[in-house]
Amino acid sequence: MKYSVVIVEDHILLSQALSGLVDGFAKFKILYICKNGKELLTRLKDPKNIPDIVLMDINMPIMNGIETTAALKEEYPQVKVLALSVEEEEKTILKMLRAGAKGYLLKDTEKSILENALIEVQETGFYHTTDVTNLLLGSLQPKKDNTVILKDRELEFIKHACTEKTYKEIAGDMFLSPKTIEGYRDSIFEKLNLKNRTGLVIYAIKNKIFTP
Amino acid sequence: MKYSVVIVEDHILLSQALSGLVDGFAKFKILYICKNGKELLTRLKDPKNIPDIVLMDINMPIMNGIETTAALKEEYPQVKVLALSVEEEEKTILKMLRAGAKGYLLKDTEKSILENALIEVQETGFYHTTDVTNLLLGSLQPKKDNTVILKDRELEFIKHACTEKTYKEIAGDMFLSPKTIEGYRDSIFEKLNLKNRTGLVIYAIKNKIFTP
DNA sequence: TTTAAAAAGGGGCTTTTACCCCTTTTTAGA
DNA sequence: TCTAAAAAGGGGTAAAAGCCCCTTTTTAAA
Repeated sequence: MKYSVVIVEDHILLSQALSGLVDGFAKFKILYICKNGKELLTRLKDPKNIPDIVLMDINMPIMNGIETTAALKEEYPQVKVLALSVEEEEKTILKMLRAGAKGYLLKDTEKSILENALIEVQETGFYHTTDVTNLLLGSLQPKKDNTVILKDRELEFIKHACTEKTYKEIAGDMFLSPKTIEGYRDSIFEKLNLKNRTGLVIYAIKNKIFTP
Repeated sequence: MKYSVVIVEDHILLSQALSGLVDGFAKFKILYICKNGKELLTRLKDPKNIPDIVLMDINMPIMNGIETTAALKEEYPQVKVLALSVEEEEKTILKMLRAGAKGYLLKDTEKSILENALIEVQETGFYHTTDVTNLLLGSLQPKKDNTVILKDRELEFIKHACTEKTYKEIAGDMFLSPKTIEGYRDSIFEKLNLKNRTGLVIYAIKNKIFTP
C-alpha cells in the first residue's frame, strides 16, 4: 500500500510535473492536486480525500501555505505537511514551522531529496535539511527582539503613507483628524526607529505591508 | 526519432520534474538540464549537445534567460527557445521575445499545453498563447511613450533618495551642492510626473532602480 | 464600578520639501 | 571655433513633514 500525497501549488505546470515525480516514487502516490489552500480545505471535507502527506507551497493566492497549514493542524492534525518553497527568508520558514509544518524543502533540491523527505516525514514524523536545522537553532539564541506589533489602524495608515498623498489627504481617506494621523506617524517612527516617511516606505515594502 | 529538449532552470526540483514530464511526451526527449545560462553556453560547445529546443526560465542567477536567449540567437540560431516563466510583466515578456524566443509560456499552464507548445515550436517555428498574442498586438499600438531616459547621475541620486537621508546629506555624499540635488529632484519629478519623494521611492522600486 | 491605558485630537514650533524663476559653468555638436 | 544645450548652483517662499508637549474620549481590565 502506497502513502497518499496531495500537492497544493498554484503553478499548474509545476504541480503536474511534481505529480509525475512523486508517482514515480515506490512508496507514494498522488491523490489529487489543489491550486490553493481554500480548494484543499473544501476537498478535505470528504474523508476519502484525506491524505497522509500534503506537499504545500507557501506563496499562493487566495489562501497561502501558512494559513492553510495552521487550519490543517487544527482540523486534521494527523495529516503531515511538508512545505515546499523558493522562499529562503528566515521569518517565513519559522512562521511555516510554527504553523505546524513537519518539514521545509527548498524548490532548489534534487528529486531524490524530495523522496527522502517524504519517507522521513511519513515514518519519523519530521524532516529537515541541515540548513533549516541550523536556522532553528539560531532562532533559539538570545535574539534581539524586533517583533514590533503594529495595530490594524497603523498598518492601514502605512499603506496610505506609501502613496503620494499628504498626511492631510490620508486623514480624509481614513476619516480621522490630521492630528491623529500625525500621532500614528510619530508613534510608528518611534517604534520602528525611523527618521522620516521615506524610511517608512522602505520598511513597509521590506516587510510586505505594502507591495509596489 | 524524438526531438531533443534542453531545460535551463535554476530550481532543480522543477527542472527534474519538468524533465520527467517532457520525457513522457511522444515526440520529445530531454538531452540534459542546466542550472543557468552560463552552464548552457559551456555545454553547447560540444556539437553533440545542441538540442532542437531549449526550455528557458527567465529569472536565473549568473546569466538570466534574456541574456542567454540573445547569445543563443547569435551563435546557434537554429535552436528554438521556448520561454517559461512566472513573470507576467509586459516589459519582460517583450524583452524575451525581442531577444529571440519563439514562444512564451507561463508556469501556470497545463502539461498538455506545454506539449502542444513544444510541437508547435518545433513544427511551425513559433507558439504563443492568446494572452501573449494580445500583448504583442498591444505593443504595436500608438503606445504612450513612457520610456523616460534617466541619466547616470540622476539614477545615482534616486538611489540616495530611497534612504532616510535629507537632500542636504545626499548632496554631501554626492559631492554636489544641495541646490543641484534639488535641481535633479525637480527635473525627475517633472519627467516622471511625481508629486513628492514618496512617489519617487515607489517608482524607483517598481522600476528596479533601487531594491529594498 | 472604578481606573488605567490606549486611541483620538490638538497647539505651536523648526526643519525639510517642493516649486517658483534666475545665473554661471561645462560639454558637445554644427 | 562658435554656439546651444545641459549641468551645476542659487534665492526666495509656501506647504508639508517632523517633533515637542498637552487634553479629551474611548476601551478594557481589575
